[in-house]
Amino acid sequence: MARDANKPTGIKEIAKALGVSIGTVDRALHSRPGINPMTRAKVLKMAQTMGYQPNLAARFLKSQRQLAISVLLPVEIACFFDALRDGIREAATPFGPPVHVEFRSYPRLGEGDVEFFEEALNDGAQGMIIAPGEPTAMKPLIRKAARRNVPVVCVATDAPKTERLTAITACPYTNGAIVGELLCRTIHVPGTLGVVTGSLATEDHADKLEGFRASVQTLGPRLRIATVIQAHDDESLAYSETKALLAATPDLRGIYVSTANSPPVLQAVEESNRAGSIAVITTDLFPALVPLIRSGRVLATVHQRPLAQGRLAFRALYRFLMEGICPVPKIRVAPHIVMSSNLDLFLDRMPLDVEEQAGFGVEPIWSSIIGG
Amino acid sequence: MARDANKPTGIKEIAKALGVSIGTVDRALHSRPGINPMTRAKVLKMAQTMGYQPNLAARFLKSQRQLAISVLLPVEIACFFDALRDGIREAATPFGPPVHVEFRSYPRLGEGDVEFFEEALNDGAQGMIIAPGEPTAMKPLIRKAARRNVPVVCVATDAPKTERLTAITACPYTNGAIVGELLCRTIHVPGTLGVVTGSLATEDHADKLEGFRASVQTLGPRLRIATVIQAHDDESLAYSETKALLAATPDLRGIYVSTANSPPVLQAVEESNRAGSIAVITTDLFPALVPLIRSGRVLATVHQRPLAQGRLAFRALYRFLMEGICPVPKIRVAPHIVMSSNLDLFLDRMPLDVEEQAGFGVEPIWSSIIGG
DNA sequence: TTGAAAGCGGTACCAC
DNA sequence: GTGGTACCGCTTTCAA
Repeated sequence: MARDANKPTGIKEIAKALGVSIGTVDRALHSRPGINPMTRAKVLKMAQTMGYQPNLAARFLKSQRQLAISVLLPVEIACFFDALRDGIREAATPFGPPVHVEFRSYPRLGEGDVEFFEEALNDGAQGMIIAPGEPTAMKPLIRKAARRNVPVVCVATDAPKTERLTAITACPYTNGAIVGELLCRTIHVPGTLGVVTGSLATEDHADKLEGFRASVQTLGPRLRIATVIQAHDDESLAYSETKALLAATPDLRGIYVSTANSPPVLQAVEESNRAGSIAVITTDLFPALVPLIRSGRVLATVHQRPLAQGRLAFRALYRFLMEGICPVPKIRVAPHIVMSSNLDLFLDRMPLDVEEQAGFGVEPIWSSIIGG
Repeated sequence: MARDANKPTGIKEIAKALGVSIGTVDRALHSRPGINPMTRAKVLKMAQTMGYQPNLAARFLKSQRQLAISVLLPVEIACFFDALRDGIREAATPFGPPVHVEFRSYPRLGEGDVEFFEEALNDGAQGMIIAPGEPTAMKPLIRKAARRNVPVVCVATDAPKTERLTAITACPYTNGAIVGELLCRTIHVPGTLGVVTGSLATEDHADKLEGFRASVQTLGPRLRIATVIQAHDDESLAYSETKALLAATPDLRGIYVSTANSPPVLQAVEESNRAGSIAVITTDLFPALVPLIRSGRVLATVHQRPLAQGRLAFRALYRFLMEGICPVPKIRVAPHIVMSSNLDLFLDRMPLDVEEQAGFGVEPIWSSIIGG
């Protein structure tokens, strides 16, 4: 790794080669006003041929330009959004102080984000990362930011038809589709499938359902999708509706819970004493699910990889702001399928008291494979 | 984001607060020789209380210290190792020129890496990333590097009982275990499972088999594991042995190919006309597999996430060298399960001519679900 | 054992 | 329009 003898060309070398001053070179490179177009062209060409690459360290050092990035995320579903924040932090650390990330948190999706958005904008944020719980409410704000040239990146959920720079999501369609495929492969008897979601008005939830439908249609000719329960993140509603579904559907073979609101659903299934003949696939990974996955009560859960989403969100924003690189309009993260045999690999980042949660009982239900 | 009025404490602030010179502070912070232990302690405490964080930009700017990192990886199985290199590159870019990564490539795992290792070491590499195909051959070299204080990170495969800094792998045990779980969930009739691996002398391959065994034992009481074919990455051997396995095992229901050497196996299965009743799970993702996954001939493939492995390898090495942070002894990446419904999300990084590969025929075999 | 000062490669702001 | 130069925060060297 012989230390490069011919050190990389700097602004100074270009100046010397052209017999001009470094000030002039700087003006040319940054298309600053007050420079003769001829000189400018010459400098640019020379920079090109000499293979000039700016030294980022030096740039940051002098210009003190603190890239101010504001991150607006809810507290709610801490397991998910804490990891998201960690991902952003992790991606930002290498850049050190020149990049300043500020986190603002509001109670839950769609509650109070609007006020914070205004605040961040007025405080001089140069880029933002948000999770637009209610896209319609956010739309005018994103527009406002766009007019001020402040790029906005959406994570976890998108705000379609807005001027957001890009959106990072755990591809909801695929999310639903993979669940459909798993259920179809697992259930070998004719029967009915249930779906518990949040609200079909939310794009993410609707897409998941669509993916699920498509996949079941292709792969599970003997399975039909019954009710779609919209629980609006309400625990008791999810519980009572699942109870009703169980009562009304004797041939229920599988349930897909497409939000993190799965505990009440699992509670209802457990109480029905039909856990052994109903395959449940949930969404997200949090402590309460761990023992249920281990014991087989939950066949699998779809992990939406908040850490990766955070990392990607920051990267997209950074590269746009600093390098002028425009990201693709939608960045999709492949969700992880977590089952009992790979569960342990996902627990590192979880609270340590994970194992102490109640799991309805300890006997595993491995033996009762559906339709076996 | 009110621009911090009280700007972050620098070496200068500490010096002023203590009434010493910045030189002294520098000596203290870097435990350089020639400083009064008392002064040193005072400076350190002050730095602590003032929350000093070094400005990396400035540090690199002056010290011109090019962190020289050498990466030794094979060309073979380009899909995997190219992605691995990309992951390293990607993680290294943010740091710019001060970090110099040099790639050296040799034909295949275990062939020629030793020479390159010596070379890199003599060229002054300050850190290395390797894939030790033959750990025993590598062992003395890793020791030599360790004696020179050059940390070595293993990636893709480990060199156990050596002084390597850490190893990043797609947890082989889990790899096998998840395949076992998927097969047990999918196959609902009694029968036999086959395994095609490389060589059980390779730790990675042995671990995969162990995970697979454990999982089948727990979840598949009616399935037994028959032959374990060691194909040593030889295509024709894999083909002929699979042929023999098929002939000898009329109740064969599933095959687990734990290396990238799956095409000949799939060829043999296809020729037997039993594709519809045998579930095949493969390893890694490459163009030839794509149409086979789409059509259902391959139930799933285990993606070992080379990109993520590369990223993590670089991070571990960087943090050790620059921040003195010692990584955990083994870093495990959760492998991805790729099935037909999430396949598309993994194709971004693949060659574009992916779809043109032969797929034995076009008719999907969705309908023939095993044991349905 | 310590202090002082010269850069590293840019940027920003003078003066011409 | 252009050239000169004082910094940014840290490392390094030399002098005290």
